[in-house]
Amino acid sequence: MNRQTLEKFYRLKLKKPLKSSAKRSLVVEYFMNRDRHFSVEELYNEIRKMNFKISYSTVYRTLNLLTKLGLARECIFKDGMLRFEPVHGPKHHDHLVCERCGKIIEFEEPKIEKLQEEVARRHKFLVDWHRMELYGLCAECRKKEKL
Amino acid sequence: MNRQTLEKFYRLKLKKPLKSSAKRSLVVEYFMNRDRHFSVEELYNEIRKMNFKISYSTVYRTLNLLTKLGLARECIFKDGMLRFEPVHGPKHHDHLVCERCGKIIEFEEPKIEKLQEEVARRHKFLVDWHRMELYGLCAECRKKEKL
DNA sequence: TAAAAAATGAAAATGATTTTCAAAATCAAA
DNA sequence: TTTGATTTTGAAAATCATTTTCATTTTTTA
Repeated sequence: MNRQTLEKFYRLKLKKPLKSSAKRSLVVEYFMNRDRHFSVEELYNEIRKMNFKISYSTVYRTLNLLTKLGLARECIFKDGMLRFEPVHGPKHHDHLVCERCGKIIEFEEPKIEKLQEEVARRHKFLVDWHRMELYGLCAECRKKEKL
Repeated sequence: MNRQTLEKFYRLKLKKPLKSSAKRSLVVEYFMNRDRHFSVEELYNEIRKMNFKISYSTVYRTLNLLTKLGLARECIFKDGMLRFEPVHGPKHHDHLVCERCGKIIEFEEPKIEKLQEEVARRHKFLVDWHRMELYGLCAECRKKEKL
């Protein structure tokens, strides 16, 4: 998604003008290159490392904007810290989180999604989003555990 | 669980002495009467409403203590705020969260748990805890929506 | 009962996120 | 284009839930 597309999209969705901005484009560009969840700090550091001057305010602001537009999604794990992930179409994935090394593995399990829908129906609940996280030890940390 | 049991348990588990304390017992007592997740503020207010003088520090400290002992469990929903729930044996439940009215409904679905175990096995992952939350509109809010 | 250790509350510290505000950048339109 | 209006920006301040500090009080132990 390029700058013009984003601006058009924004105008349509939020019915407010949006001025073109190099800084925001920078954040959007780096955001688009991500395919997994990331912390704000991670994105901020990545942009900084490339020698672009930018502030946390702008990174937060842009990510919140992308979330309002439905292009990003917040995901808060057990540590309570805000993370974002790009929304690629309707396919949803869940997470395995290693409590020792912090590694996060994504997975999909359509059979679980089916059962979730069933639970929702049972409660007459209309689900628009869900999350599922399994916390424990990853394969590597289990190996180390045994030594 | 009474005061002595808690203290014995604590000594065994954390190998440190624990002095008896009326304030802590108060928090433990009110905690034990809960059977669902609650925010720290809720518990604090409940105790205050009964005309007991207590500080947030003590409430937080006691809940953290109970968590270390495995009697309470933290659960952080999408709003990022810390909540606790009592751990009643090994049975785990998941949540339906209404994004309009904030209501939280608990449910259990053993078939989902089975599938989760399968996913974990596939990734050679050892799960010790999980959470699953479905966000959307509850039955009542859907009705209102339609009016 | 005295000395040692732990618990308490108030206030300060923390740390992630948001807001404020003055200056800079962008846009619209004359 | 220049003007004037509006938006964006970054730095610093504000926020807000949670944790820590520390002086005081309470409990325990000897």
